[in-house]
Amino acid sequence: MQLEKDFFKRDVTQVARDLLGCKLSVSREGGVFRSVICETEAYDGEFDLACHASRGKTPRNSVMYGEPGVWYLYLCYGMHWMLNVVAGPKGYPAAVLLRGCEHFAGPGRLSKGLGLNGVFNGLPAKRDCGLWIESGERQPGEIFSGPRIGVDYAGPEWSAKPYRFWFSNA
DNA sequence: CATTCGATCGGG
DNA sequence: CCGATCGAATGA
Repeated sequence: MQLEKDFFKRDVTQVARDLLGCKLSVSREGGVFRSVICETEAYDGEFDLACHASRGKTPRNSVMYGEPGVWYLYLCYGMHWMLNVVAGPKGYPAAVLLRGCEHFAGPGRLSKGLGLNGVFNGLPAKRDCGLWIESGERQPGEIFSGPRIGVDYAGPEWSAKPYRFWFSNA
């Protein structure tokens, strides 16, 4: 089952949590490649100093202000594409970073492995666009949370927030 | 216009 | 620990 807009139109930390166990799906050469999402991070609004929207709306982060369920990709460190999905109601800038899937460890490896780049930025996470997310099963009691990675610049309060979620399948 | 600095990764 | 690598953001 493809996840619909209402799934993403909720509190971003809840969305980040519920994405664990879901399947990131890419259509390629007539077939579909699926990978279970096992690590995510939430970026929650303009007051979140780790969020790109913390300094207001800019050309880069504008898709975060739009409809939920839309891909937000940007280039980081000049070489890695970060794959995010917009969450929360329209007008509220929030997104979930997909940090890891069963086949790929790390957000940069994930995008590279799937051949993703900026052309997906702003496209809806729908099957028609070739990149979407399907619901999946999850084992109860296997979810963990902790601080986000690489956001020390956000200051002690916001870098310490337990906005990173992962689960153990093994 | 110049400079800084990343939501990273791999190599030494 | 450090370098790669480049566009966005900031400040002069």
